[in-house]
Amino acid sequence: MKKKPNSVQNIDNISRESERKGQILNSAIKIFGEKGFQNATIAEIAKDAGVGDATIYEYFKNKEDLMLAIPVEFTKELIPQINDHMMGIKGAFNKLRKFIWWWLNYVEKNPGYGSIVLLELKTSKTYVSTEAYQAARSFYQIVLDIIKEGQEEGAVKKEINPYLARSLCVGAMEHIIIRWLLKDRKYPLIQYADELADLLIDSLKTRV
Amino acid sequence: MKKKPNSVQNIDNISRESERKGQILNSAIKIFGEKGFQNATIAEIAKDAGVGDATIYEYFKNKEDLMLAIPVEFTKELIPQINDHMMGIKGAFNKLRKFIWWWLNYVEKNPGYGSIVLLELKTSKTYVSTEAYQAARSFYQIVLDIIKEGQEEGAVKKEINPYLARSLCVGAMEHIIIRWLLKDRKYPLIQYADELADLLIDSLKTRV
DNA sequence: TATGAATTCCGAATGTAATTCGGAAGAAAG
DNA sequence: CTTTCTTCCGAATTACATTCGGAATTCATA
Repeated sequence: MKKKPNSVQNIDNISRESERKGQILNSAIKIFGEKGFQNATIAEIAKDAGVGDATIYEYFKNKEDLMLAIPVEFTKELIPQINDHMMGIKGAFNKLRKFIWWWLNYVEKNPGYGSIVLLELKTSKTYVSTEAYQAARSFYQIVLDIIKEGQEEGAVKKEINPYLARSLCVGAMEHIIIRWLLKDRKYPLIQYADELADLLIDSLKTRV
Repeated sequence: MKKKPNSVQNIDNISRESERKGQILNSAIKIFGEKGFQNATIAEIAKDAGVGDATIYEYFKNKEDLMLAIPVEFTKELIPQINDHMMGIKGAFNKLRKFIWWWLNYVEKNPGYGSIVLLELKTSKTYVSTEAYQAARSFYQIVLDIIKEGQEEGAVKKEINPYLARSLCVGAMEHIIIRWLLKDRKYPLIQYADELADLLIDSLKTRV
């Protein structure tokens, strides 16, 4: 709850309550991402973070709460980042293409985060009532906004239910990412970005 | 490995090595489906199946192996069932529509099975190297075959990569099912079937 | 700068649940 | 009716998550 008032703790890119909490979260994302929730142990995360096992429980209610804290912290950062990348791009389809590219690229660079968000999180029994769920929601809200914008500017078919269209886009992206996470991870994930964007854009496009 | 040679053990619809194994699997699907892998306990499954805890380990290597056995047994059954429903339907798009309807309907009637296959399974570290993964693959192979058939008969755009098209269809279906599993489950899942089918068909359709 | 009061930290104890052990109970064969 | 093989399971054992109690550190104040 309290920051170091004196020391040089000026920049910490991900806003955090304390350094300790940050250390633990970083180790958690690493270990959970590598081994999955089930096979990761608190002892291992504590060791990696350089703290005692019990210390983790000073900051997080339990193991599940620790996992759920990851998307809350990180997704908060993601939304400004993607919005930043979106700046200056005109037209719903160009934005959608950028979103796909950006998201695939992000997961490719942060596969641990991807595994947690796309594979592990949803098995938490309380997931829908957590902040983590809200964070995921607001992230995918961006896609919904793009689709609605596209309908206003006439590029996207008016008769499409925008929520269903979002499911189409998000579902396809997630499916491709999950396959990549589960399997190889050898070749670049973004190699799918363009072809997927073409297909989705063609699906939504108003016909002349 | 050995069947009761005398008793009335005549019909067991799902081919099984023994009644015991079947009892355990049925309880496992029930308990895992309700509580998730994490929160289900072996003791609870054993009790529900009317066997001792240790007996489970006579039939399955461990808790994870028990979960992985579920899709192997059940998906084997699903493929003939869906093929049966597909009989007499002409045209790729009619088949696709039927597949979507059938799959949503099946999950709605068997949400426990759905949770296991769509939410829990993928977190198993060894998933891709299991029979369960192969079973899921051959199930979704049906969609791929429909798409290829559609391309041959000229209904589906030739220039689409059929594997990507499958990702689109499967991803959208899974996304909608997962939302339903995580949230309400109150209203019928199949209410989405028609609209989703329309959208997917329109996405794949050859333009005149 | 010293002192009491918080706060942070963690080693060791506790509790829960997965897994293994060792042998009982039942069937098959002679 | 004994031997052998299989099935079954109660009672340990083990692996972790979580809690406890107090040590170490920091803070506020005089």
